[in-house]
Amino acid sequence: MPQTVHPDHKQIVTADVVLLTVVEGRLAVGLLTRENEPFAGRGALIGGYVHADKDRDTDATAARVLRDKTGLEGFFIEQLATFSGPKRDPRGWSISVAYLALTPLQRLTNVLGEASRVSLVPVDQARDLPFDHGEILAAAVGRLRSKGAYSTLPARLLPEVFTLTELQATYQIALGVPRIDKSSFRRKLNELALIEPVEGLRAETGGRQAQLYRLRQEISVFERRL
Amino acid sequence: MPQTVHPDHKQIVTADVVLLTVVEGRLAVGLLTRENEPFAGRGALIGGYVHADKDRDTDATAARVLRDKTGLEGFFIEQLATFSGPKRDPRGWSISVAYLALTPLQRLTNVLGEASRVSLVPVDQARDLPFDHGEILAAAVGRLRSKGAYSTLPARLLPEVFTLTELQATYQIALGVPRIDKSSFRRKLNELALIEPVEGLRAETGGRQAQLYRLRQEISVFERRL
DNA sequence: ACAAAAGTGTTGTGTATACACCCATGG
DNA sequence: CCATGGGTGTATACACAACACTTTTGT
Repeated sequence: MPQTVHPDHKQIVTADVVLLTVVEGRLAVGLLTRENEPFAGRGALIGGYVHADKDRDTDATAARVLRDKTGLEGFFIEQLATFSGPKRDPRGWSISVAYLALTPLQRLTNVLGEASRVSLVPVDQARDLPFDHGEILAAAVGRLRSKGAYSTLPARLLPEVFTLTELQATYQIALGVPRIDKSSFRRKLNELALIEPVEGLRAETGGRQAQLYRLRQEISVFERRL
Repeated sequence: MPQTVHPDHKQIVTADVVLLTVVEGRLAVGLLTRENEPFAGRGALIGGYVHADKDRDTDATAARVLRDKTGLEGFFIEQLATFSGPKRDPRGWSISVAYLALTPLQRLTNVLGEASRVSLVPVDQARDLPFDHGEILAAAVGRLRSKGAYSTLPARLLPEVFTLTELQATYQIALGVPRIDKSSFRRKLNELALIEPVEGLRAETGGRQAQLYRLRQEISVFERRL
């Protein structure tokens, strides 16, 4: 905490959100085409200045920025890390609090038309991002991979109600593993009481209809890995 | 990232370090007696303003602040989280990047005299800290507890060379568990190749002399828990 | 009846915990 | 030779991954 007089440098303080979802079986990141310099016309993470007068804290900044740019609210979002330095922004020394947000693709369908500035790019194709956004994206994917193994984070990539096969597929995509054993996966979900069945079945294509489930808690972290 | 014009609010940007060590078998935090208002005379986390002209990034701020206030360098340090809001500092809206630092007590002995402003307080007695430092301290202890279970973080509370009994005791303190099984603990250290013996033995009190060891890597993170 | 997808059971392999025991050293 | 702490072995229970098998639905 400050011991000396407040220095009169004007600092650039921003929040940047890595919005992740699943598109055609692959993890994808929401990018916003920049209107202003620097890097006008390029796709960048969804971010904006912290407004000390409006924002309760940087968490509120992140939520506000997401709302302003997508028109949607209620995303799952958590703080990731803070990035800073003189070179990450060509305008000078800057500091950015980065956030990880997850959403089902279904929520975004209205936002993705031709007119929209939001685009979804598979994370392994999102190279050469402006600023240090490549580094921030890598941190976000790393967080999802590591924390996803012992939490219900990946379920936030699905709608509230889902089948167990969908959930397993989502875990495989989020964690980047080729195959999770069906039987083990289900047994652990039950033992840890992570899910509960809801009324209704669903058949994706021909075949037996699947039971629908939802999470019992918004988010759970546990000891064992899935 | 910024889409609009840079707002002309002047933001208070600081770094705060939670310096942890072990004193008489308990986890303790290094506090600095504040010289200036607000909260002059009270013990607070070790922190200071980010200097955009001097600091490469906030990591450098944290390292510089630790060096300035303790006279020592080379601490283990990692970013924890960022805290912000209008009320955490009575002077107005502020943002602070918090860091976790670990050190063996031995390194601090010269810094702890009567003349020094640094004091070590057991973490469970450090109540009513100024600003939101209580919350930051809790986050730091939480990080040590959770990450310590599957990494060599707690070893940073010991000097470079240590006995296995010392290491086990340190893990127990850092993780807040009453008893780790001696045999299991040692077997895992070996299987994961985390440690290597160095020349020399040590006898703490009467009894057999203990082999000395050091870490094979600066810091390791692994799958299994200890 | 067959294909496709949902859902369950079983078995071997490995990892963890508890506990018992042996070893070296100082008084 | 006994107390103290260092160091090792083993048995039991538990968790995990692999795989085989049964059930339900659409065509």
